[in-house]
Amino acid sequence: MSDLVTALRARGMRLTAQRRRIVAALGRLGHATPDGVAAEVARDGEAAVAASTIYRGLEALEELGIVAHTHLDRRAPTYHLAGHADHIHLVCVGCGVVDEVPVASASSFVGAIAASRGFRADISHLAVHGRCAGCEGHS
Amino acid sequence: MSDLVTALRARGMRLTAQRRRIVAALGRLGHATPDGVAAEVARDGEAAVAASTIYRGLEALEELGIVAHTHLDRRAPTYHLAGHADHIHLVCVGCGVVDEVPVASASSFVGAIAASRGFRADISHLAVHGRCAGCEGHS
DNA sequence: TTGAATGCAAAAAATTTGCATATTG
DNA sequence: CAATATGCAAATTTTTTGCATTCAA
Repeated sequence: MSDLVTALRARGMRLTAQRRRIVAALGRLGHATPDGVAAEVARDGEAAVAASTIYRGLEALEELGIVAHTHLDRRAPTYHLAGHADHIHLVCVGCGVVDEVPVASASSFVGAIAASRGFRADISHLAVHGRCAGCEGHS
Repeated sequence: MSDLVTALRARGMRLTAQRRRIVAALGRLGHATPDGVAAEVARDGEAAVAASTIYRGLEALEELGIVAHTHLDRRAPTYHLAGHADHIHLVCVGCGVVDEVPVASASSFVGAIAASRGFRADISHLAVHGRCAGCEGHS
């Protein structure tokens, strides 16, 4: 039985076709806003899924640690599969480009706050803003 | 002449009473959503400021580097004075508590991505999610 | 069977936009 | 004066809610 099913059942939750499609859509997209997920889910052949179901589904899956979200820009939250979150996002405020670096880059930082505050950081969906090499150059 | 005026003028922008009040409100609040800023601005005696002015004002001030924003929760963005941003937020997904640690905690991380990608990270408004000591304990 | 989940449609929030008017520089 | 900002109100966009119905376990 899949991890997804196991995780859901452990909390008395159910694996519905819609939730499966949401997960599949995120797998295909990588990152997406709730709206984007809805659009992708609609493109998989079956009937469209109600917006409220998308929101509730993402929330449920996030609680289970199946998906996570981050804010790449000021507007909508961006969701992705937690398993796919093996990188940190570097968002350039100059040109909007989003680069990625391994989570290991921040291991010392994570270790420091764990030691000083007992805080266990989940940087699997961390977005760091700043300026990329290009934009920093012709600043 | 204040930095605020200088920064604004350098871009042909103007220092209006409303912008001054927005900055003052943020100074009093520390962190606040656009809505929160509007409420605080309204409490300072003068007439209320239109919501659109709050949004446009925050955007303008952010471009100038006077204020910055971060996302403490999934919903609204949280603004603060850039000068007040001398810390990183640790947001507990378990209980919602927001702790702060000095930006120096992440200096090696910042240095690493600067070296490897030439990316100059601005962690003055970084929010790291995870679980605080308390929530991690009785997990 | 039974409670969790969905669809739908309406309600709330949160932002944005157009434009005439007021203000700053 | 000229160009930038504001106020207002309407239009969008995004997210949430209530409830009858469906469906997974």
